[in-house]
Amino acid sequence: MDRRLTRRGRARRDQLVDFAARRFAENGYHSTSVTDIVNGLGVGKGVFYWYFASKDELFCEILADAQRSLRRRQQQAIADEDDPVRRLEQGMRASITWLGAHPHLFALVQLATSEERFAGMVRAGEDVAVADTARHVKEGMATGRIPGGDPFAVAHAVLGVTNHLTRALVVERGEKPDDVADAAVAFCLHGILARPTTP
Amino acid sequence: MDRRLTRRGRARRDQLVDFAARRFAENGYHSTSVTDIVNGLGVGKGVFYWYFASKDELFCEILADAQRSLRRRQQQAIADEDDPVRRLEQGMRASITWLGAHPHLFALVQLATSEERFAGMVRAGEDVAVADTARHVKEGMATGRIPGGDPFAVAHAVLGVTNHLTRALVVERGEKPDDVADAAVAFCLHGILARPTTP
Amino acid sequence: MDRRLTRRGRARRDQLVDFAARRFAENGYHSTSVTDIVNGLGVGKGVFYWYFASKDELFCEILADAQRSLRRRQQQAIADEDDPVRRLEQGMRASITWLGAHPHLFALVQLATSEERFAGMVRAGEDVAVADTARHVKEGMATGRIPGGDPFAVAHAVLGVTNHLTRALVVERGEKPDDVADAAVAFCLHGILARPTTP
Amino acid sequence: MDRRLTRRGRARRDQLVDFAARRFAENGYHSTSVTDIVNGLGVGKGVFYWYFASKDELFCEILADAQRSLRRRQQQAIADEDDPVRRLEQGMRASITWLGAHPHLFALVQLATSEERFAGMVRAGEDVAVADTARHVKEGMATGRIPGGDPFAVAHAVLGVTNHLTRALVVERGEKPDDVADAAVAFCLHGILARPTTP
DNA sequence: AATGAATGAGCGTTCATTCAT
DNA sequence: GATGAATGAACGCTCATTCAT
Repeated sequence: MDRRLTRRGRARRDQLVDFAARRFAENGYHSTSVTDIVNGLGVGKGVFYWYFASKDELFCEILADAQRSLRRRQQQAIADEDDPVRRLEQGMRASITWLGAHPHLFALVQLATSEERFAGMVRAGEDVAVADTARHVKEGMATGRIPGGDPFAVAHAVLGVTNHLTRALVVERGEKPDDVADAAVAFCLHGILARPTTP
Repeated sequence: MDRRLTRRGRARRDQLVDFAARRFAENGYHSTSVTDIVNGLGVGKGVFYWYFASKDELFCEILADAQRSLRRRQQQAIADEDDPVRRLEQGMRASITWLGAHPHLFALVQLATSEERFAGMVRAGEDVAVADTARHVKEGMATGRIPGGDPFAVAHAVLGVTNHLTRALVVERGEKPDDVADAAVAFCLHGILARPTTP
Repeated sequence: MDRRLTRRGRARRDQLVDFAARRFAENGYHSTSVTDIVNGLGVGKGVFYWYFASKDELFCEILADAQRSLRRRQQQAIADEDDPVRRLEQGMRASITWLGAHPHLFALVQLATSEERFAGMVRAGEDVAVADTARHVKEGMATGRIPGGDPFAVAHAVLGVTNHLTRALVVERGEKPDDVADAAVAFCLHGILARPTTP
Repeated sequence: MDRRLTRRGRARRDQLVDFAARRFAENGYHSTSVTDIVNGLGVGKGVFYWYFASKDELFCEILADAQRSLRRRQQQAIADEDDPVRRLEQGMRASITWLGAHPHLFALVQLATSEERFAGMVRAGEDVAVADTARHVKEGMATGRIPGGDPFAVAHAVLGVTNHLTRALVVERGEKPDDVADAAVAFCLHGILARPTTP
């Protein structure tokens, strides 16, 4: 569905994308009908299909946009950083901040995970995130900062902490992203246990 | 929908629960119709509504069963353990093992998370799990084994690691639960960084 | 869509087939909606899809039934006949009578011809009719009653005359099938021209 | 929808007519959307409705053009012919040649036959063709070349043979129009049976 | 306890047509 | 003359639920 759009057309399309993204995040994919979307915007049903080939396609586009946008933010955050552990940390902070700022897109990804149709996209996006993270872990291992082990397992663990804390504390309990990021980073770097005090 | 059931009735009911749980996990809630379920078992539609008031109710029951079952397993695993850090560890191991052994129930929980109707139940179950975990963390803090901080944040982080590693490594990549549990425990206890070697 | 049907179910199904066949014949395939059909019978929409997998499938079934029924009639009509020319004639008479008695099924075939989806079925049915007819022609040629030539072309010509006269004279102008059959047979056997009178 | 058209306008209009005629013939009336037509030509939707009041109107125009064109061809073919039987023959040959040369317009007529909206036009055109043919038959009867009978029935039979053989042999099996015309003429003039040889 | 049959609101999608620019 | 945008009724089809037997 590639169409030469006028300015007005582009505006309408963006309107649809934004509105639909919010509805999907709030009500889920199935419970958000195309009728809901167009009624919500006060336009005819044909408008939807003028801009999108299907409800599926729209959802995929929103999802892909969100994934792209988050990754771009992460990469900006670590661009000037040499130290792999600092890159890991900055990546986590960037993720938590972005996800906290776009809770509905975060919700969308959760949603997509459990919808066979979209699970592939999510998995692919996650693979990219894991690869990004694992790269830093490997570098840290190379310099001895991080002890040996499976860098992918570690990367997954970091992702698990980041996502879970963001959802539970930032999105659901409204805590401040920076504080949550501090906790997440501390947990990932040192774990639970007290460091044995060097005498 | 509480019915005095004959032995045969109970068997039928269990059959429905098991079959539906698998279908839900494989195809999702919406893509599994009541028709699918009864056809899959070769029975008439009336059977379904004889035992369950609605599709919703059945799903809730499956979900509640799964949550109960997992929690029971966790509590068995830590029953004989005094040390809070060991209890934390044993709880994680029990979870990973159980989730790895019942991947379809794990999938069901993911599913429920993103379905407004069931999200409440999932959240409630998660709250219980967090409280369970946080109790050990608090004890660890009391004894000084774990440095101060927000025990709930720590508990959420532990949950995030446990769930994410189980899904990514055990369910999706078929790694052995015990190995994954080792990695998860190590990550949670010590984090990423090498311990400064005491001279 | 094969279902174990009760007596009531079979009755309902037949009702749908009959009603739909008439509607299709009168209004065409596209102009007859599933809604029209179920409303016409005063039943809910689900009833239609309980008995048929799709509108397409129903149409195909009606078409196939009609083709089968006509052919059966033709074969009964020639069963006791040895002379190939008489078989040709009886076949034509049987067709004209049957088509005149079931004008709506005749219309359905015309309809299907120009609907890409069904054209294949019609063509296949026609091929059978041509083969049936050509067999008699070939026998007639073997015995010298019919001069040499392409038996298939002749068979097609016979079909063309039969169908066209039935539609134009019997269906559209209400002439008696027997009279039309006489004219059709005469035309096919002797053509237009007067036989040169043997002195 | 009568518009004073510039030269460019006339060209555009013809382009639409030609393109639409082919699409209709290939895909059918319903399966050819106005959108298909304008997209196929790379123009906007407005263009269509600038030249035609509706999709219906365009189809009717194409149909009328085809009917006119075929009839003109037939009349040219018999203009110089006095003998009614020869006129009959030449008319058939002209029809078969023209229909073979414009198979898509032939298809269009078949199409229109089974679409209530257009059936009237087709019937009217057929009535003209029958009248044309019947006139020759009547003259043949007057001169005794053709034995008495219903000239309309004969005319319909001739039409049936012509159309059916053209479709089955020329259009569908690619045989040469001249050969098919020979077969059609022979069949119509002499029928199937061998002439009794005059001793 | 269980069946086959029925309901009907709702879904995603299409498309002839109109309109503002 | 021509465009892209918009309309909205209608379509084929699904499905949770109910009902008569």
